Amino acid sequence: MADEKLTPRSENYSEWYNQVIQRAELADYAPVRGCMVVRPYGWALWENIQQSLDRRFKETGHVNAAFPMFIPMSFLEKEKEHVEGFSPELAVVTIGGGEVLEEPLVVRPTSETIIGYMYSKWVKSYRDLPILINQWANVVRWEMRTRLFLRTLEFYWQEGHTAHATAAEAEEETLRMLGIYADFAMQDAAIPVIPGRKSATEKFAGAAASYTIEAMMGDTKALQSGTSHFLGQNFAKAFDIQYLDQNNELQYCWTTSWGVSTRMVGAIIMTHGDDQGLVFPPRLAPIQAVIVPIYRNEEEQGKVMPVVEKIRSQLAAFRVKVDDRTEVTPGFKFNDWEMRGVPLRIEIGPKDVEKGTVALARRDKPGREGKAFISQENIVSAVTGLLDEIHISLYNRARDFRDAHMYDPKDYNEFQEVVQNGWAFSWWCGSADCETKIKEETKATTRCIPLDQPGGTGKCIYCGQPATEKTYFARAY
RNA sequence: CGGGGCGUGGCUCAGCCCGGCUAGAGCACACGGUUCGGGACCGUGAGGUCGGCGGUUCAAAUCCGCCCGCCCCGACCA
Repeated sequence: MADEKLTPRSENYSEWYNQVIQRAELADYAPVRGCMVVRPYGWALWENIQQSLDRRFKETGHVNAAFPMFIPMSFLEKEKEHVEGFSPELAVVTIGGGEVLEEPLVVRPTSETIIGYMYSKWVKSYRDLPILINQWANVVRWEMRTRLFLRTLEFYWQEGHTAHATAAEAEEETLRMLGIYADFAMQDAAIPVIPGRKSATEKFAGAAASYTIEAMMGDTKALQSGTSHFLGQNFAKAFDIQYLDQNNELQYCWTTSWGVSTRMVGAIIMTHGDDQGLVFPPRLAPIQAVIVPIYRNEEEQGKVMPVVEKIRSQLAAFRVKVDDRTEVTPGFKFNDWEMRGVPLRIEIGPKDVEKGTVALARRDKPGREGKAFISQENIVSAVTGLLDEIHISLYNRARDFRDAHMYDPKDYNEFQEVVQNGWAFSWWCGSADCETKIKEETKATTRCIPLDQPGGTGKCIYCGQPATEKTYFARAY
């Protein structure tokens, strides 16, 4: 049950974030530091995210499987960069069944190694390729500083792992999945994202190249919302994933991996939320429309409820909830469901019964502006149309916000200023040195080198050396 | 791991500096009644080893020591 006002976003963004998650019952803190309990309402959102992504994976030929959570420590050590990147944040099991284990088991931080091991057993011939497997799983990374959904010790995600005969095929797969993530973000989550390549320092430990979709949150900070990695032959060589080609010659595979996590829930909260609470994108919202019946006595209740039932059954194609609680007032329910981000509210009271109407209120527009009375006969088309409209308006609002905080600073002085409350899109020479200094001096990191380049050349925003690509810089989560 | 804050009914906190009878408030919860188209109200009630351990004292939520935990801000990260 919600109590009174949230901390406004403008006053304290992270406080707002924590409060809205707990009050809307998306998640709660677990008894273990850095761990969260995903509550039913939060999990329902995640399930819708899962379905949207899973459908796209299946459409592109992928199949699901499940690999073990425990990975022999020695597996991690087979890929040098990989183990260096992950060792600081590993959880390791050293005792099992009361006995000290001969070899410690790592709780998977990601599954490239164990899947690589299995692929080496499964792949013999070019005829076995490609392998296109995804798994929905939990993983553990022992983070210092945690935030609900954004960074927890344990999180849920999907990780796709594919093996291919050629580099070109694997690169194509990497970009195909990046495209699927971008499509999902825009079409279902109503989040505008920028697809691009990660810099060498930001890329996945063990990858040849990493790609990302980057989104701007409501406080202008960037959130990496999905990643897709071209792993080259790094893991194929470490795990001996080889096949015989048409010429009977032994070749190493080319592999990829790609993932989206429960962090996406954080992205949705921070992209669309407002001072009233959550605003869920209609295509992912666990409840797309809530019906609030309004009556003062049993007589009115007797007239209102049949209409509520009628409307509910007409809207069977949507995720609809009837809030029939008697212990709280309609006014309370309005605020409660707004806080929980439900895109549409349908009010049905005695006056509506009389006139054959319902009141329809949209979450993305506050107060009277978003409220309209429509005929009961038109309810299905009205809801269908409004949900689409809300999706579009949420997307546009987020895109406009992002564009309003996007800068192309003329020099480094201006750069330092704009990244305090926005992103900079600047030429960068590509040297890790400039990247590090910029980070030290401004806290802004390279977010991605967008696939979509303006063309031409320029001078590095930091050192002035010739640069061939423009890069997004921002403070990030 | 550094800096800051905090542990008192389910939640938010007061009380602690300056020890003293039975530990308080608001919200939430239960019951009854009046309410109900933008966060209702009245009444009654239930609920607490004051984070843990040890010490000082006639007496500790309060003073002292140690430990544990959480949140926030930084260095690392889906």
